[in-house]
Amino acid sequence: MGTAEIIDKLKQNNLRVTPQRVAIFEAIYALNNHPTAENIISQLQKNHPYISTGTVYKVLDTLVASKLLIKVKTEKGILRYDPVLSTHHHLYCLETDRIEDYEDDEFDEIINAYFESNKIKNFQIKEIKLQITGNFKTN
Amino acid sequence: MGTAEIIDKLKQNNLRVTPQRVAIFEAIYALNNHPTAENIISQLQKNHPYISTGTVYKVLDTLVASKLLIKVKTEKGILRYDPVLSTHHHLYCLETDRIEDYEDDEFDEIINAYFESNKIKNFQIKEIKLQITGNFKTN
DNA sequence: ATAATTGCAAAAGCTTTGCATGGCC
DNA sequence: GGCCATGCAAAGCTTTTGCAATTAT
Repeated sequence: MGTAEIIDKLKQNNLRVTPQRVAIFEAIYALNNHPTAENIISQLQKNHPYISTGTVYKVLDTLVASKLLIKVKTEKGILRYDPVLSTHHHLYCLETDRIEDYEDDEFDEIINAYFESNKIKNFQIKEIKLQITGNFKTN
Repeated sequence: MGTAEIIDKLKQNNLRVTPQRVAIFEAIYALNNHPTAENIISQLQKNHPYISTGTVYKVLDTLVASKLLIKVKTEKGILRYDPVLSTHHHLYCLETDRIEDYEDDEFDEIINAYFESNKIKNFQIKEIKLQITGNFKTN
């Protein structure tokens, strides 16, 4: 995702293009692994040391509201942000804070078919995500 | 879950039986719907107004560490606690804070069979949970 | 008896807010 | 020009921590 694409995305969503927004977006792509706000702020220190903490949170909220980012739930209660917008699942490491995306269209089809014929009583499903917990193999 | 059962559970896990621990356990069962620490503290006000906030958090940590409770992730970054220990999934309401348990053995078997024959590269699965987001039907 | 738990209050995160300043369209 | 976004610092909320006093075993 290059700068031009980021600018396009902002414009498409009727968001003003500011250097802060572009920089924050770039930082998230550079980090590439579900960064926390804290991670993003550290990353910004490198090239944009003057972006303030409050702005980072405000921009993240804006981007989430415009669905350019997704918030990822964590057990620790710290918010993390994910720029991958297509439906996908997450692999959570039991031992570290690592979180990876997991995409599997075949599996999604199985799930959808299952819930199509096994509707949940009193509940209208909008989206299904897996939290897959375990360990990354190091070899 | 009666008081006697709670006491048993604590003993079985080599935890000392204190009035605070029992009361907190009872509060969680009384609330019955993935309460936050805040919810638990309010509930305790009714019958045990002298249990301090710090103690509640410490007890919750202890119970989670002993696997008598499970932490539930939320998008808002607030921790919630669930006394249901069997493997189960969660239904998240898009519009309110409501979270319900969803158990489905048939579905669990399908998932397990799927990942048995479609192992994830470099990842050892320990547990799979669904986050099902949508709306509760009011009728 | 002794080791663990509680209570209290202070502090530590992380995140939000308000308002004046500055920048985008 | 007008409105929106930013910066800064202060405040908010939830959660954690330290230590002395108390309680369970």
